[in-house]
Amino acid sequence: MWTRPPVDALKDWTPMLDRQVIDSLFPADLPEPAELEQKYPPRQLPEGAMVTRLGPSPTGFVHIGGLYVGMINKDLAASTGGTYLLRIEDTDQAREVEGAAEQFGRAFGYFGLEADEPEGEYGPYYQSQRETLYLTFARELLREGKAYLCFATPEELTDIRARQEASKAPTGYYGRWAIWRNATDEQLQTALDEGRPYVVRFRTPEDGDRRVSFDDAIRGKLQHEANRNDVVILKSSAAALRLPTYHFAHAVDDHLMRVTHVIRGEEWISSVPLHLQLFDALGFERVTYAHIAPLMKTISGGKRKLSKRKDPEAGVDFYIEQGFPAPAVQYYLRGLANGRLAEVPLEQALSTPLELGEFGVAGPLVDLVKLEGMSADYIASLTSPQVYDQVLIWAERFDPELATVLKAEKDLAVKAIGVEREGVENPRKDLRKWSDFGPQYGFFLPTVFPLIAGPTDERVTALNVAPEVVTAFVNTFIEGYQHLEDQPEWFNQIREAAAKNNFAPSPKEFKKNPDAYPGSIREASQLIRVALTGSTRSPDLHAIAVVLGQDEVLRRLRSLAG
RNA sequence: GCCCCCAUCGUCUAGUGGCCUAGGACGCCGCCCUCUCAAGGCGGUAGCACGGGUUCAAAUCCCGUUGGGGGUACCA
Repeated sequence: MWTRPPVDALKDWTPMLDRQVIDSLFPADLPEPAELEQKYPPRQLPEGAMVTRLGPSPTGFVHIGGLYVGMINKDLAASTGGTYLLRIEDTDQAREVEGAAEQFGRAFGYFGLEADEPEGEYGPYYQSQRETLYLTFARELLREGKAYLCFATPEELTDIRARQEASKAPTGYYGRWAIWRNATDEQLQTALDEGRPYVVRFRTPEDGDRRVSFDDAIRGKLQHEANRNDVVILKSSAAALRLPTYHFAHAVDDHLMRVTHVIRGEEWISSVPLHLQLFDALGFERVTYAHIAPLMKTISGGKRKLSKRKDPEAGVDFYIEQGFPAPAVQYYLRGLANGRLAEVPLEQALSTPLELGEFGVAGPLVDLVKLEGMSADYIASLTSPQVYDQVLIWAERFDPELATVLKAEKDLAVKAIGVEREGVENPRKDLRKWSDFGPQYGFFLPTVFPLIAGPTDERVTALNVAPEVVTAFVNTFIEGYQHLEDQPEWFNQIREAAAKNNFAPSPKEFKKNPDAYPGSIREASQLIRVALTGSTRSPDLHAIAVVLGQDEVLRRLRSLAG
């Protein structure tokens, strides 16, 4: 039975409830901390192994920054022989969104960020299922007087804040503003008897330093004002589930899961002093912190953090929908984390372990142009069948019509993708993402290609060649057409047909004397190009003709002739 | 308001007091090649945010200013 301390110890006296009263606030079968320490023992891991984690919130939106931090965590764990965990931080029931779990699965799966121990012994991995754990340690802190019950209402809290702002005092629940910190047993018991809802607050040590310094694995020594706030560690007793705040969950979870390195966004730096106090109060061994610079976006006149609401590229779904290959995105992100890797070939960049000490400390800009370039390089390194497979996978989800055609015309599609890709030294880089396939290669597929509707089709008239000349030229070409194997010989047919129809032999010649010709070999070639592809921009004409086959080539040419 | 983080070409960066007249990559611009585009080859543009110190010497160290980012919640 607890008794009041003698008078001379009063200045050290911490008001707290009788242990029995405290325990009655919690389930009777709650384990003791020691039992949990045993249940979740230190991991047996090689020297230097890092146990890391990502703690996403199920808000129905996976931020690219989350992917970035997750990738870093996973890489560090993997390269040191440690373990990477995924812990769903669902302690905010208000923000939770239906279907968020599948969203995670898709997003993290696409980029290979699955947890190393999805069903491991250190679970559960959803914070909403870890209530017992938080309660155990909250009760312990309460018993030791390191935490206390706070019955302040939201209105009182708002009022306190308003008064602090008015008097220019720092906002927060501390000192004379911490109205329940030194409440007497009687006050506490009365509130309890009245059934008023309460939260559990951390009793911030009074004897602590005014400033604290700590080591950050990326930034080195950091200094910060010590935390003075009696922050909430357990949310309202009125809720069905007694959930912890992020701070308390961080301490309890990362300790019990035996996480060694907490690698998270820079926005957490300000909370480290609190986290250190919490770890110390709980008697936990401190973890190593590393704070990652946030991903930014350029705006006119500066840069800002990527915003979920304003920037489509802030969400991971954007990259999946556009069809950016995962390795390309990983390559890009790794280059951002560690500039050295941005200048090294993809394969090497993906296999070189990240080093915390080499991380940049300034927030990098997400540069879509650069990503697209890297992605094009990556796709150019694949074989045609590989590209086909990936495009098909993408299309099945985002363009079912295209997927159907691709499946029906597999051989044609693979050959089309192979144009200027297979058997050449520098493969085309016209595919930056899977969604580029339709616009770039769709014309190869007869069922998709809209034929040119005669010489007055607007795709033709843009070339400024008189319709009757177009028809005459194309007919000449058709008449003598031979489906030749040899590229120069095949192309000569265009030259000859052009010459017969009085086209200038070179653009230069045409420019010198524009009234003497209907166009030059350039315009003539473009007519054939438009007939075959519908566009003035395409891969090599002969290569296209070979893939299309003689019949299809002639069909398209005839359609242009009108 | 208070506290914290950050600052080299447009972007990612190299740079740890003299090797810096600041290097590379991407982008951009130009030229070449050429039947278009893509690719490729060659060349070019462009930066130490500002102001004070310290020092024989500063992009590099210190202070300040400015700018950007973050925190200051029963959000994470």
